[in-house]
Amino acid sequence: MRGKADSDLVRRQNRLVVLEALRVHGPSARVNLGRLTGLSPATITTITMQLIQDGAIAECGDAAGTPESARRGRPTVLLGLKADAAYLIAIKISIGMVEFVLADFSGLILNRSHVPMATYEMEPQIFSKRLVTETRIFIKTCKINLGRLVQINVAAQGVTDNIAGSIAWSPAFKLGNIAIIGPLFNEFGVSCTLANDANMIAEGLIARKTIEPHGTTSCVFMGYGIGMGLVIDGAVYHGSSGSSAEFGHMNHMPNGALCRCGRRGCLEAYASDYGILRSAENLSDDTVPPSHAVDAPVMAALEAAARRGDKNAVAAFQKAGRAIGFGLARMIALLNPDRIVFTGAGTRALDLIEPSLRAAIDEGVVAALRQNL
Amino acid sequence: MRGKADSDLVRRQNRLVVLEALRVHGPSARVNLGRLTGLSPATITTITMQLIQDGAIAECGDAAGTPESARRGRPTVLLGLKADAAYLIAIKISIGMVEFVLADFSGLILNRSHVPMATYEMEPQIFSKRLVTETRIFIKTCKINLGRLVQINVAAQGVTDNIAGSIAWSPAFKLGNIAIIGPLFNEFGVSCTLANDANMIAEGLIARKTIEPHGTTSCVFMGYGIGMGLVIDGAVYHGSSGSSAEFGHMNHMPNGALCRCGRRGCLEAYASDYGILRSAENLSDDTVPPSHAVDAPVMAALEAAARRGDKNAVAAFQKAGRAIGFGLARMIALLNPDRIVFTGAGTRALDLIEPSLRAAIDEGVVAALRQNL
DNA sequence: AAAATTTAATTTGACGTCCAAAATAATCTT
DNA sequence: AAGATTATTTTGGACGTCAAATTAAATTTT
Repeated sequence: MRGKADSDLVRRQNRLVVLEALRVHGPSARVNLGRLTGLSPATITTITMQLIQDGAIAECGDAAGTPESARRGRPTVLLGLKADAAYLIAIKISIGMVEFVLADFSGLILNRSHVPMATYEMEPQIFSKRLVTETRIFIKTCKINLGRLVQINVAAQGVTDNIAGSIAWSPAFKLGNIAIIGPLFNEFGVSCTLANDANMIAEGLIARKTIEPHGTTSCVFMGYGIGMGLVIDGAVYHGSSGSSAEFGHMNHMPNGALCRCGRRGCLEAYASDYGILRSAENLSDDTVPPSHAVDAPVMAALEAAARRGDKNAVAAFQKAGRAIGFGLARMIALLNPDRIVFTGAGTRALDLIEPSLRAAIDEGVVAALRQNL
Repeated sequence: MRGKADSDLVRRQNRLVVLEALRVHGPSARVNLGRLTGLSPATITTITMQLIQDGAIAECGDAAGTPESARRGRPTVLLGLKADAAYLIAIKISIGMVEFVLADFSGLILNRSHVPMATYEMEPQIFSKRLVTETRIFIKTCKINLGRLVQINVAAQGVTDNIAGSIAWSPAFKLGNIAIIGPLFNEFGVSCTLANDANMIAEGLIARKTIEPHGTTSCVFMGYGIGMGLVIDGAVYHGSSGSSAEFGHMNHMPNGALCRCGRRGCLEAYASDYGILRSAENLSDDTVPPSHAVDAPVMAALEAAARRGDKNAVAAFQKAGRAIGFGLARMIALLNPDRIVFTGAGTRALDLIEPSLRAAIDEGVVAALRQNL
């Protein structure tokens, strides 16, 4: 139960609804905003007047692309989000690389930067400092009004801890507990967030409308690791620490194959690049995984071998499919989702994986629970 | 993003807030409602006046229990939910038994009825008809104004299907696909819901405030089966078909022990009453589980034996703990919950189960993911 | 016993939001 | 140039909340 409502709440809510409509639909005329939001023309006039005054939106020329047929009467005036109303920086931390992106209020990406960095060997404190420095450098190259920077969002491989604002454990680092939020906030004084990278992929798929906003969607990321984003009623589920759906490190077999995280039996140890490669090469399950990602050509060669019928390669992909299938079966039993979406480089081998994956789901979960899946 | 807001929404919301405050806090004076809801005294007067006129609430005498110290000034007038404003029937379907409860608008339970019934052998259509008949009989014994009946809520063991409004599979029935919502709605014409029983236990714990309304709580039910209710931000998560968190039939071991549901390796096959009993008696994992619940004295004897140090009994409980522990480890990896709550008759043996359960969680999930658990 | 005090509840007047309907604006059609 | 058409703004009214003033009903003080 949310709290009480008053006219202030009404105003905030309806302004948000209008901004949301502009963000989703792109520049629109006032009449159209009325249709999109369900608000009356009078109200739209009032609200847009205020938003223009606040500098959040602006008129952006007459409707250029209106079809001939509709070119009668007073022409529409398009309104759009004012690009320079606010800026946002997104940072992605993965092994060996930190990436920066600058976006404006209209959602346009203005600038990108890739900074190679030997993350794996770095001390946590050194990395935290370096991250702040690189962010400052990136901002300098952007030449934006720093006062308009409103948010910094960080996505990282591995297990994040929202409460501490740090990366608790990540395959990108030898050591854990790397402070992220604190150093950034102290330096830039704007709202900062930290989240798991797979969750952010799910966020992106929502924005692109690949994921329907109703019900539960499980979005599986296959690649250098195995990740998952859970989307419940249109919002990414983050759990208590921002690292929900650590699908890759969900246990598959008690006391099973050795995983990059040091535990045994994780799904990743069977189904990620290195896991598949390890079984294809008939190496022992105890073989210590490499700290770096497997090169794409190596995986491509393995896929080719499997498609040629190489027994070891075929068996390795089957083993991966079975592991993912049982993982999904367990997820289905818990969450009874409406949809599962597969994404990531690993989906190139989906044809090799799918039969055993489906068989494992059949074997692992009551049919009644996936009637609507 | 919810839709637009207007004064209508404000009114509905604030009326709900007032009713909610009365439901949670019991009868309260108007001043107190103001404090509870954050609404001004003037507004409270307006809202309560309308609610009284609508017959939803009523004045219920002066504050009898006010402490001496506060007995100055104009005395308060208590307002309370009007009991006969609406009635609700709750039905629980389990093996061999259908239970009925009648509650009034104030939340008071007015009537109960237990109807033994040989559910397991019944044909689905026969059961559906019988359910309607028994509901009609129950209502007759209640002597309430049928026009005031607003809802019928059904909880059932097993996998429900909200879209079809039926029980898809349940240990209480030999056959599946038992229509529930349709027949009840056709007969009584009121809103009917169907949900998994473990989810309803979680709902009850929310109402009793055993479960905090923030974050994610996993509520494990241990007994004749193993169930789970997931509470996310104060609301029970139902999944696509109303049967989320089928924890008992989440796979533990691929190709493992035979389960009541006919599959292999379900958690229940290791950790429910019959699973524990089966391992204690050194029966094969292929032994077909009984269709009825294990008698309480039998389980009590087994617990006693384990506490005396009987090796088979101890091992059986340890095996159960390990299975539940790995199940929870997998759940933690997926959902990163804030809390886990254990409930049900099986918790009487928690001392026997806990050590292996904790060990399995340690073994099965990255420590970083349960820092805040 | 009457006046003063205290606390509860209601009434009054103002403010803010939305909406319907009327008015105005800017184009195209005839 | 007048009429038609569509977009936007203006006007007046409805509804909901709130602050402040008023009324109500008790206890305490004089």
